[in-house]
Amino acid sequence: MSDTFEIRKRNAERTRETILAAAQEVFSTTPYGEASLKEITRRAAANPALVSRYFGSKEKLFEEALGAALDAGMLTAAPREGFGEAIAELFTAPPGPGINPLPMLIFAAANKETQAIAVALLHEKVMQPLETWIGGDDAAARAAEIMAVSTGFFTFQLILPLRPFQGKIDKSVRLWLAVSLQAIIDRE
Amino acid sequence: MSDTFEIRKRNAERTRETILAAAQEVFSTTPYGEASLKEITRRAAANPALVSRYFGSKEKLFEEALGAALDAGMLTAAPREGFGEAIAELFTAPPGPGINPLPMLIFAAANKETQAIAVALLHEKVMQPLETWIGGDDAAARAAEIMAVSTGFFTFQLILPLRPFQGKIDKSVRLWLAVSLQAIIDRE
DNA sequence: TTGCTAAGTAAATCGTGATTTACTTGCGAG
DNA sequence: CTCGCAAGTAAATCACGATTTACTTAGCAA
Repeated sequence: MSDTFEIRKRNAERTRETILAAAQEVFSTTPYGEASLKEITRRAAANPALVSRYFGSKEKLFEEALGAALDAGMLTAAPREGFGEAIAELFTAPPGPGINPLPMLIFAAANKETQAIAVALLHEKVMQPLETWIGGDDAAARAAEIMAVSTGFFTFQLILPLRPFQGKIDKSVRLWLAVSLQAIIDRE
Repeated sequence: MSDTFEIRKRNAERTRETILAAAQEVFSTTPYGEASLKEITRRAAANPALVSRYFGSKEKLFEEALGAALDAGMLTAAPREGFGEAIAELFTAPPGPGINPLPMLIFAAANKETQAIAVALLHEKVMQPLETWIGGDDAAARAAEIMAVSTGFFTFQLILPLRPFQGKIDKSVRLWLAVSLQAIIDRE
C-alpha cells in the first residue's frame, strides 16, 4: 500500500543540498567544535560518509554553509536615512530556528580551525560591500565601528542571555543602537 | 652538584596554584573546547590526574580560573568624567600574553558546557557592580549598552582580526568608542 | 630509623567523532 | 532484461582527550 512518506529516488544533487541545509541549521545553533557530522547527517536523513564524498571534510562543509548563508541573508540595499534602523533590526532580531549567518560567524571565529575561514568570508561578503556602500576616506573605520557595535549587541543576545537581552532586546536599547549607527553614517 | 633548577619540595598548595595559573593562561588564549588538560598541566609541569584531584573536573577548574581572573582584572573605580576613556582603554588594550578575563568570557560563552558558568560570573562580578555604580532607574539598560558595545569591539579585535582592529585598534575608532561610552553615562 | 600518609605518576579506560574502507543496492542506458 | 556505475550504507579505523585506577615515592612523626 502507498506509504505515507514520499518515496524519493536516489539523487546526489538533492542529498547534497539537504546535507548543506542541515549543516546551516546546526552551525547556526551550535558551536563548530560541538557540532557533529552525526547530528547534521541525522537531520538530513543521510549517512555521515556522504559528507566526505560531497564536501571533502567538515571544514569544507562549514565553509560552504557559511558562504551560502552570508549570500542569502545579509545586509543588502537600504536607503541612507533608514540605515541605522535597518541594521539595528537585523542584528537584534531574535535568533529563531532558521538559518542565521551571524551566529555561524561568531562560532566560527571562536574556533581556531575555522577562524581563518570566518575572517575571509566576513571580509569578502560583509566588510567590503559595507565599506563601498559607505564610501569616503574613512569608510573602513566607519564600517568597523558599525560592525563592532552591532556584533556586540548580537553576541550578548546570542550567547550571554542577560536580562535586558532576553529573547528580544529591550526597546530602549534597540533604539539607542539604531540612533548610534545612524550617527556613524551621518557624521561630518 | 647543585642543580641549576631549583628543587622544590612536594607542596599540594603550590601545585594547585600553579595549575590554576596555567589554566588561566590557556583559557585566555584558547577556546574552552580546544584547551586540553594535557596542555595546561604540561605548562604547570604537573600531571593531568592532579586536575581531577584538586579541582574535580575541567569544568570546575575553568570556573575557578574565570572567577579569579574576573576578581583580579576588571573595571574597578573610575572617576565619572573619565569613564568612557577608562573602559575604552580596558577593552581595546592589545591581547598580550598574560591573563585576560575577557577572552575567557567570550570563549566560555561560545561553548554550551560553560555558557551557564560564564553568564553567572559575568552577571555577579561585572554587570551587578556596573549597574550599582551607574545608579538610577535605567541602570540596567545603560550597563547593557556599555557592555554590548565594549564586548563588540573586543570580540572583533580578538577573534576577527580585520584591518582596523589589527593588534591594537585604530586611534580614531578607539576615540569614538570612548566618546560613545561617556555619552551613555552622561545622558539625561 | 621506620612506617604511614599525602603527593605525584604512568598507564588503562571510556567515550566520541571524523574519516576511510569495503560493501550493497537502485537505476538507467544499451 | 541486464549490466555497470553511481548512490548509499555499515562498520572499521584512527586519533584525541577527560577521567579513573593502581601504583610509587617523598617527607614527616613517632
